[in-house]
Amino acid sequence: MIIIYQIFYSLDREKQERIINAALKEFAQNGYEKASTNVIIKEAEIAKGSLFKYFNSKKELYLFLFDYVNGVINKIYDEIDWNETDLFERMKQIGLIKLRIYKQYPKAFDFLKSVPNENSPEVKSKIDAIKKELIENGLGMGYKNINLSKFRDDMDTKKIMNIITWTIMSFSEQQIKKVSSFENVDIELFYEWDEYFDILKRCFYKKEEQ
Amino acid sequence: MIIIYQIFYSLDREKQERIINAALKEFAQNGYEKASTNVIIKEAEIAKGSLFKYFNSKKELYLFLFDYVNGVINKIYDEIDWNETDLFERMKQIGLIKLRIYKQYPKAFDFLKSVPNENSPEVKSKIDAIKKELIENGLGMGYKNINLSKFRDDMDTKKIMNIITWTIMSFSEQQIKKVSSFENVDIELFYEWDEYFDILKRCFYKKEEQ
Amino acid sequence: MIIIYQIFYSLDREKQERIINAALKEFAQNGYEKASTNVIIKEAEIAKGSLFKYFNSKKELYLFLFDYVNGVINKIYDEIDWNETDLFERMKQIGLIKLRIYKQYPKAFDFLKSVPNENSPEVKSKIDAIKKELIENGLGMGYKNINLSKFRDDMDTKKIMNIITWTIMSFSEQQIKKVSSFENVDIELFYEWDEYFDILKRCFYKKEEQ
Amino acid sequence: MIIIYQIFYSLDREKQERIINAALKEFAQNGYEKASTNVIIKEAEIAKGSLFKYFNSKKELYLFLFDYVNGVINKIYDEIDWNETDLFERMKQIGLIKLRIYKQYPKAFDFLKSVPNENSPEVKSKIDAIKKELIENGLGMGYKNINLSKFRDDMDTKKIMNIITWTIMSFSEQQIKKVSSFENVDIELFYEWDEYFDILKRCFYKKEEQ
DNA sequence: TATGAATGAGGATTCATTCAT
DNA sequence: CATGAATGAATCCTCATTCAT
Repeated sequence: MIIIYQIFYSLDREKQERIINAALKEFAQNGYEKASTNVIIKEAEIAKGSLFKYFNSKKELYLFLFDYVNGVINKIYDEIDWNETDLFERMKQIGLIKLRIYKQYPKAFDFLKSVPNENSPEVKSKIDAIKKELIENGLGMGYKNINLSKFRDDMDTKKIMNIITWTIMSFSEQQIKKVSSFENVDIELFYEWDEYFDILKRCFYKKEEQ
Repeated sequence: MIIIYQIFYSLDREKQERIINAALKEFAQNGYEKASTNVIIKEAEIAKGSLFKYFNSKKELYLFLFDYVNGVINKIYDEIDWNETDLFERMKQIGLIKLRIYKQYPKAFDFLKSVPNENSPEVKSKIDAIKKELIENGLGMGYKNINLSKFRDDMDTKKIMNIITWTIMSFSEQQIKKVSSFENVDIELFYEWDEYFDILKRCFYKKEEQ
Repeated sequence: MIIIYQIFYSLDREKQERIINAALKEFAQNGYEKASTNVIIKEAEIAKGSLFKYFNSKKELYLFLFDYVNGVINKIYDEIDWNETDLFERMKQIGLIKLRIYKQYPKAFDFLKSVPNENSPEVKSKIDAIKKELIENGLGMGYKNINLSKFRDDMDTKKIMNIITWTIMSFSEQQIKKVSSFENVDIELFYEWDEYFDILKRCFYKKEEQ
Repeated sequence: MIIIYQIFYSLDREKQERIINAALKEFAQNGYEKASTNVIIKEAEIAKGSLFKYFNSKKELYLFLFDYVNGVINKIYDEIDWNETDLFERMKQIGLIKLRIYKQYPKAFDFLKSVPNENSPEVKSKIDAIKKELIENGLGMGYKNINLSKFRDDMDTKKIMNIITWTIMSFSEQQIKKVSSFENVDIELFYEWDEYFDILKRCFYKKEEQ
C-alpha cells in the first residue's frame, strides 16, 4: 500500500522543509514513542490539526520520514561511478559522496542514525521490513561490479569481504561518534581511511596486485 | 555522584532478586520509555510506593540496573588467565567465560543487549558516559598483558588491533542477532571463530610466528 | 426568529436535493452529534466552505432539515378529506396518505424517525419546542371536523380521545420499530389496525352507532 | 463477563455518590458521546486519573451507571404486593412505589429516561441487550399473577392489555414531561389516573365485575 | 460565490510520582 | 517501613468553523 501525501506535497517547499526538519529532529532526539507531536508543530509553526491532515497519524509521519531519508540515501547510489572496480576506490568514493549528502541533509542522517535504536512495536515491524530490503539492495549495491579476482586465493573471499566491511563500518561509526552532529563532518576524516585501506590491501590483495 | 541504595540493600536477598529480575525483564523487553513500573511491581510482588522508596525514580532504577549488570560483566575479568599472552587465545578464553556467565545471568545479558538500543534522552547521556568508561577500562583490560611483539612490524600495531577488535565484535554481534535470548547460546558458535582467527593470524602475525 | 436560507434556495434544484439527501442520511444514521459535515459535503459533492455559506453552522443545518421534513409532513394535511367525519375512517385515511408520502420521501422519514432519539443539548431544546407546536397544530388538525357526537356521553370525551390517540400512536410506533427503513413499508401493516379500531369503536361509540 | 469495581466500592459512600450523581447528570443531559469526563470529574471533585482508575474507560463508566439504575429499578419489584391480582390496583401500586423511588433517586430516573435515546454504537449494542432482558423480566413481571378472567371474553385479551398498557405509559409520559425533573413529582398526579382506570374498567371488565 | 487548507479548543486516556494511612 | 489510591501534566487525535485565494 503506497500512500501519497498529496496535501503535504502541495505546500510550498519552505513549509515542507520546516515540517520535515522539525519532525526529523524530534524523532532523532527522542525516539518514536517519546517524540511529541506538540513539539513538532510548535517548531514547524503549524497548527495541530494540520500535521494530522497531512500525515493522518504520528505513525504515518514517522514512516513518511523513513521513506524520505531513504530517498536521500539513494542519491548516493545514483552518483557512484560503477566503472570503478577496485573495492577500496569504490569505498572511498562512497565515503566522499556520503559526506557531501551529509552536509546537505544533516538532520536526515541524525534521524537515520536513530532508526536502528527504535524499539516501539508500532513502527518496528515496518522499519525492519524496509531495513532488510535496504540492506539487500543498498549495501549489496555498494559491492556491485567489484573485481574480486584481486583478492588472495588462499583465504575464503567471503570472510575477507566481511572483515573489510566490518572494518570500514566500525571505523566510520567511530568517526561519526566523534562528531555530535553531521553538520561538522569534515574531509580530514578521510586521510586516516587511506591508512586502513593500505593495511587491508597489503593483507588481502594478491601479492602481484599491490 | 554515587548513590548507595541503602534501603534496597537491607532487604532480604530473595526480595532484592525478585525486584532486579522483574525490572531487568521489563526494561529489556520494552526499553526505558515504554517499560511500566506497574508491571515491575506486580511481577516483583511489592507495593508501588516501595519501588520509589528504594530507587527514587524510574530513571534511577534504570541506572541502578545498569551498574548491576556492569558488576556482572566485571566477573569476566576476574576469571581471565592473565598469563595467556596470545591475543587470540585470550579472546577465545573471554568468549568462553562470557558464555558461562551468560547462562548464569541470562536476564542481565538480555538487558545489556537492549541498552545500546536505548534512545530516551533521559538515560542516554548517562549510559553513553558509562559506556565510554566501560570500553576504555573494560575492553582495554581484555588486552592487558598481551604479547604485542607477535605482530608484524611493518604496520601500525594500533590499527591492526583495531581491525582485529572490530572483526571480533562485529562477528559476535552478528552471532548474537541469530539467537533470540542468551539462554540458548551454545558452544557451537565458537567453531567459526577459529576460521576468522586463522585469517587474522596469517595476516597480522610475523611470518615466523605462524 | 425566522431565517431564510436565500443562498441555498438560489442553487439549482438538483444541487439542493443532493445536499438535503446527503444531510438527512448522515443525521438519520448517526444522530446530530456524531454526524460528520465532512461526510455530508463529500456525498453532496460540494465544498466544505459552501455548506457553511448556505447554513452557517451544523446546528442550523439540522434545524433547517427539521423544518424541511415538517414541510413534507404537512402535505399529509393537504390531502385529507375533511368531509370524512368519522374518527376511525379519518385515521385510516391519514395512515394511507402517510404511507404514500413515506415512499416518496423515504430519507425524510428516516430522519424524522431519528429525531425523537436526539439527545444533544445543542438541538434538543429547539426540537422539543417545535415538536410541541407540531403536536398541537398537527395532531390537533388530524381531529378537525370529527363528529364527536358518536362518542358515549357517560365518559369524558377528552379522555376517550386520549386513549384512542395513545393507542394509535403506540401501535404505530411498535410497527415502525419492526421496519428498518420506511422504504419497505407495506400496506399489510394496516390490517391489524382494523382490529384495534373495532375494539375501540365497540368501547367508545354509542351503542346505537355501532 | 461481570466486572466488579472494587476500588470504587471501597471509597467512602459520600464520594461514591458524588461520582455517581455527577456522571448520571452529565450523561443524562448530553448523551454518551457528548458527555465530558472532564465535567464529571470537576463536578465530583476528583482527579482525572481517579475516574479511570475506578472505571477504566468512559464506556465502562456508562455501563456501570446503567447497571446501577437497573438496581434502583428492581427495587420496585421487590416492593410489589403480588397477592393483589387486580390489574388496576397493581398499576396504582407500582405507580406509587415508583414515585417514592423517584424522589429518592431523581438523577437515576433522569438518566434512565435518556437511555433509550442513546445512539452511540459504542454502548448501543450493550444497552439494547440489557434493555431486552429488562423488558422481558421487568415489564412482564408487572403483570405477574394478574387475574385475567375479569376481562371481557368477546375481545382479544392481548389487544385489551396492549391498549391498557399504552394508555398507562402514555399518560405517565405525559405527566413526566410536565415536570422538568423528578424531584418535583407529586401525589396529586394520581387522582387523574383513577379517572382513566375507571374508563378502562368499564370498557374492558366483564359487566358483572363492575 | 466556491474552495479546501488552516485552525485550536476540546476529546479520552496514561503513568510516574506522591503521601496519608 | 509498607501500602496503593490520588494526582494532573502530557499524550495523540478530531472536527466544526474560518478565511485567504
